Amino acid sequence: MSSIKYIAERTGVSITTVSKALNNYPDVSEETKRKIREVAEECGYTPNMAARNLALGKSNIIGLVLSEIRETDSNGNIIFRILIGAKNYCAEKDFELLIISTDIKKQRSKTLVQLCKERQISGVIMYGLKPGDPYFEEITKAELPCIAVDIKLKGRHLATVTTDNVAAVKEVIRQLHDKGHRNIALINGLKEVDVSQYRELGYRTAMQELGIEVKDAYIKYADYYEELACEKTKELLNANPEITAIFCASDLMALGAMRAVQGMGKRVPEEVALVGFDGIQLSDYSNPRLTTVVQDFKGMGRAAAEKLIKMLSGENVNEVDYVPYHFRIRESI
Amino acid sequence: MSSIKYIAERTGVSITTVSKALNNYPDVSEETKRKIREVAEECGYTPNMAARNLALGKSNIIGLVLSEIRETDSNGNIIFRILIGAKNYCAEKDFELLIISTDIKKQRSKTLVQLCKERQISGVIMYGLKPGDPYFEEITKAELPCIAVDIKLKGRHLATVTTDNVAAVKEVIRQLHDKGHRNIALINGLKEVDVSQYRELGYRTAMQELGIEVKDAYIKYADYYEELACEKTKELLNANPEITAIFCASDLMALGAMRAVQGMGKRVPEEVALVGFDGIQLSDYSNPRLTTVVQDFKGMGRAAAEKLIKMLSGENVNEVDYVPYHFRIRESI
DNA sequence: CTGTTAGCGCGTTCAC
DNA sequence: GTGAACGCGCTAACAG
Repeated sequence: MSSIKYIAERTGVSITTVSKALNNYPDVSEETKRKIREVAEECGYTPNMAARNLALGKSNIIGLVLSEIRETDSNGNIIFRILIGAKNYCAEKDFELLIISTDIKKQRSKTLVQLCKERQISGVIMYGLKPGDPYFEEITKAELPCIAVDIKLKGRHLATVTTDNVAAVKEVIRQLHDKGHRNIALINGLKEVDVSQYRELGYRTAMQELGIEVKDAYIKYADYYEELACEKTKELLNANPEITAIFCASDLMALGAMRAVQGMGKRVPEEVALVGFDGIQLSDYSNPRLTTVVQDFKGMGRAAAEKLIKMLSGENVNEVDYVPYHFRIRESI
Repeated sequence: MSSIKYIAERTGVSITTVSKALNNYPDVSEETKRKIREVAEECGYTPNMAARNLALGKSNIIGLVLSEIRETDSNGNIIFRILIGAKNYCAEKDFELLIISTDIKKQRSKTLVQLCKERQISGVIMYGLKPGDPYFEEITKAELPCIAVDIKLKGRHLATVTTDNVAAVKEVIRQLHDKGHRNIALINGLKEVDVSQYRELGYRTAMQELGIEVKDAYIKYADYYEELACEKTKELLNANPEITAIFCASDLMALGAMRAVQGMGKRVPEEVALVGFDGIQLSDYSNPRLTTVVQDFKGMGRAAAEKLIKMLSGENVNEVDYVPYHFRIRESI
């Protein structure tokens, strides 16, 4: 009801002038600007985004594309932090953040690009999608600006925000080496996931640099499942009792490993040292508390939003940006 | 670019007819409908929501109003589940869910109603706001349709979705009584919060019904903080060593209490039994695992969205709806 | 059954 | 400095 038209009438000027004044154009006298703003204030005027977006042909909306969310998962915690980071930055820049979850129903009927066009979404942040997911494949071919979190993408309209996984894992392995460990195993996540590959690379590189032979028998994949990590750890320790330290590519897997180790009657860290990755809340509550690489998920969300908004405004952005991590050493090593 | 206008030209009919066909109006011949849909498909046509909303003067957008979010908090987990529940329902009904967080900066400059008008938001779900928060006060006076989660509000455009806290706590106390406990203490959350009051009411009612005198010394407030709960528990047990069971109004406080009990060299549950509330992930990982009232946060989010959308479409809705909880009994009692 | 006209609220030429 | 006129994409009332 309280549109610029209404304000125009009430002020006795034209709609155009009101629009210009409210957008602080230089070609309106200070006097009329003052008057118009005053009246706008009085009326509790609020611009209508839909109309503005329509007129401008664009909008300040970006999307956060998530794969199907298992809300019970501790994964949710990570997603939430990314969400909050991105959301906060958007709020500062007067952007809107819309969650786009690959709902099964919608996936069949609408492509990501369609979804975005409908809602005037000019770019997206992507997290948790894997090669093979329809939206993932689409984004590499489409022209939709996209910042991926933890996935390396190449293309003019694509960029990445991530943790320097290789450096982080190298630091972990070096630390374990410093503590005297030589037989260090790796429980990795899903092989196909980008970050898993980088974490394994960090493991292999560090071992080589330290002059330790990498044994394939020391590497297991538990696909980021706690239960699976528990089983794999038992296999690992039964087959290779000389192992004194295990690096797990996620905290949840490390907790599974801890359960296995303790279940076998061995002590952490005296007999087997454990290190996780992520820095989720649970890592604070295990006994002993978990040594882990703390990722700054909120920072990654923020960085992703920042990067996307820059990209949308035509600025050049780096192909990859690393968000600082923090190696938190505690009682599990 | 591919608007209904374009489709109209390419099909040789008028814009109106295209609009009607695409919206499946009855007064367009099947033949032309078919033709138009075909062309629309070809062009990869996608309706422009902004334009539609503008023309319709309304929109299918609802907001999720949250108080300032401490992303480190396990509170985040709860919020996230509510969010997912609401989001999923919205997706089914072709509604959009927008997060509105009471950012400090925005709070001074814009009222909630303004924020909503700007974005064409027709109603909101509210969680985590307390009496005294500006947005909270505003909602009770404004006319914005609002479903509050865990807060009882009265008004034509207001309704509530919550857990039946009184019933749940009564069940807890009765269970403890069945196990032989008579000296049962309560560590409650922030006194001002609605749910705290209901949980205390449940406690008091159950005790009375069981013929046990309620001692004020047995009731402490730890404001939902883990650390504070730890301290209060120590005070409680030192002053009243006869206490054999403590019900905490949140899992996080129960974990604090557990730390206190175990830190005092007492065993859970043999010497002190503990029960929490919420059913957060951490409750699965404590040792012993926590007995708790599992709230269905996702269900509450979903119920809130459903209720709001019904309200918006003019249906009558109950003043309060209870979402079923589940009393999960484990080793801590 | 189909098309014409008008309008949603706002931004932007281009005259005055 | 100011305003009239037009268009963004779509829907609704009315006329044919």
